[in-house]
Amino acid sequence: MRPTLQTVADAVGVSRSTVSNAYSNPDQLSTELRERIFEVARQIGYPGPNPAARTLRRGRAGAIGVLFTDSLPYAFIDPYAVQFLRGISEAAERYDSGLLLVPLAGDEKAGVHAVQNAAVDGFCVYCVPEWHWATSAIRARGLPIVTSEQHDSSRPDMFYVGIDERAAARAAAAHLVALGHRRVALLSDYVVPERVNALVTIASPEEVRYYTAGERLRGFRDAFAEAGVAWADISVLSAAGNSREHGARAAAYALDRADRPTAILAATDLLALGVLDALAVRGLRAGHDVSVTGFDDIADAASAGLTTIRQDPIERGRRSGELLLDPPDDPAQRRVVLPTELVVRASTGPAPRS
Amino acid sequence: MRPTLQTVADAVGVSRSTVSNAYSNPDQLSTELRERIFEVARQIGYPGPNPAARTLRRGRAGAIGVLFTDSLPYAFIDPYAVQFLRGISEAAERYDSGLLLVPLAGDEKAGVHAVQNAAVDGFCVYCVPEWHWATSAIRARGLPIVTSEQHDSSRPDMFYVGIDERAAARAAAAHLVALGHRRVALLSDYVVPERVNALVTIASPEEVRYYTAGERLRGFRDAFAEAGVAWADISVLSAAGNSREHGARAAAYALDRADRPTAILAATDLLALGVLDALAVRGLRAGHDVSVTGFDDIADAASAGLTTIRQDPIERGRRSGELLLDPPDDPAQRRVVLPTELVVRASTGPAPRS
DNA sequence: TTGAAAGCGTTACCAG
DNA sequence: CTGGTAACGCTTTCAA
Repeated sequence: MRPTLQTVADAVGVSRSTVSNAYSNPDQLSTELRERIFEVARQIGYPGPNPAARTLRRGRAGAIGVLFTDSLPYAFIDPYAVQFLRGISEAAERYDSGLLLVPLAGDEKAGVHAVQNAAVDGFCVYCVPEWHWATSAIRARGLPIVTSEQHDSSRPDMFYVGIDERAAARAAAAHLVALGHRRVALLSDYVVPERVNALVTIASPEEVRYYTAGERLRGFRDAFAEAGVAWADISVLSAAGNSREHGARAAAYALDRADRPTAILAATDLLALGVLDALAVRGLRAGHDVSVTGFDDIADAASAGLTTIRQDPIERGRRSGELLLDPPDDPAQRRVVLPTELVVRASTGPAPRS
Repeated sequence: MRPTLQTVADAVGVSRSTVSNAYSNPDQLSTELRERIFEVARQIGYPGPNPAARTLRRGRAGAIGVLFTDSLPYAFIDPYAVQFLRGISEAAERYDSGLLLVPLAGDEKAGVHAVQNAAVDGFCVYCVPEWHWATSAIRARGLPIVTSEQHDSSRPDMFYVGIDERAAARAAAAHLVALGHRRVALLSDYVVPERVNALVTIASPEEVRYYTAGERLRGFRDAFAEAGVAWADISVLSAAGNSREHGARAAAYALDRADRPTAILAATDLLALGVLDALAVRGLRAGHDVSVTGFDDIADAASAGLTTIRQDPIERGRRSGELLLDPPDDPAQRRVVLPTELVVRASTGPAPRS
């Protein structure tokens, strides 16, 4: 039989509570007794308090959950996600907390089960909109959530760490406007419900259901509208997923047309790098024949000479974790908006005169 | 008061077991009753079975633990570690299991506590030697471990997924031997107990306490010994950590000497890339003035033209996860040795005649 | 400083 | 298919 607290207590000749205190409240007993208890525990092979029992009794798990809309491995594929996790892990480590990555794979039923089964004290969600069933599943458990999406800000259990998506996107677009670009294409995933690489028609950015994609499109639109370019005259490309490959494939729908745009604004660096790949294949020069902007400023952006919007995913993760592990009393502090910055590199240049 | 199984049972007018079965053993009751139970649960706001209670009762956590000797954020800094985690996460997702990253930060006491507190069914450890206290802490809990290090193979609770470190390192060294290199330096972290960048003296690779570092040094030695180069004539560089920066700094101790080696063999790609940085700073040409080899074949190795040993971290992670989540009955299958391959690129070339 | 008692919320077993 | 009983292993009053 596996030894328990009781076994140790019996062997030492004290009560359960005393052994429990030895582990969890060292100042409640004499040092000698404590040492004696540990000594006996070692001899018997007692592994220390059972985590599940402890969590059950205490009502605290000592771990924070992390949730991705995409499959779990995506967390380690997208460089932005990796940095975000790195930030969370810094916070977790500081608060002696674990990090539980919860698989949302498969259908809704399996995902809800995964959320319900997670022994955690709260969730950091990544790219999970408020209307997503995962959000409801977490709320049903009464656990706090840190999100970077739009949400009902009156809820005391939802924290926010994000950036001004719209203003940041607008800055990228304004940069291109200043360079004289008027015939442009926007490229993003999650603009339409289907996961396809295609040229799509969207009445307005308002109809995009995903927050981040919608906001960035809105920001792009704002800047061009100000320059007199109507939304209807802007091409929108849908990417089937956030990867270089999808970016390259989706870009083809704009690059191979007669009225090729002079600039392509991508919603992420990964997609933008794909556009650069597509340009290279066609013998087109980035920043010359076609200008390209990204978003995030991941590590590869610099070496690729990509003009982009810089944000700090590590800081974002760190603040998210801190909010969850040490919630400030002041509601105003539960909303963190981080700065962004336009980084101009070689992938953008004056619009070619046609 | 928060609703529990009991609350729901009372409201529906059935027993606890029936409600429990509705969630965990759907085939134990009629579909209508099941639906009715869920309906009532939703109305009451019952969040589903409490994970801690379930784990306690079932004796299964539904998560696997991951442990790094280094700090938690390291998992997201080292590109090899990221890929390894990606592999584990693929396995976890397939088995509907979570992934708990356990912080080993700070001192031994805190680390042991973290291990004891982790609600998991087993551990994948990364760079944790068998003699490390973390190993004992896991064993004390009676949980299975997957390691990639040397270990007591008679233990039924230790699984192994790794590569033939020594043979792989030997292949890299043999390649340099064939190119005529005889005055060489080896570069690795964990060769001495201190975390320093320095030229160190090691009587033989056998005295290196860390398995991976030791094996790779042994492999290097083997190949050069065969070519008549004595261990005493080989410089050993210690890196304070596994990063480009440390690699570059440690390399300085060989590159700035009068009897500069014609080749540097690094124990990881990250260190090797640092060596390339150090060469560039000095105006030396890799593969010409000084040859460099790495180990792992991370993504950046290809673009840097680094000759290296390729191994597949994703596969390694995947197999590790599978072993833990679905242990084969046959003990022979609990030991997986994955293949490696020498990839020759531009960073190695014939030894310059001096 | 110690100990007795009362759960924490669930699931396994077994008889009906 | 249903329901009672008995754990699972611990922490937390509160009184001694």
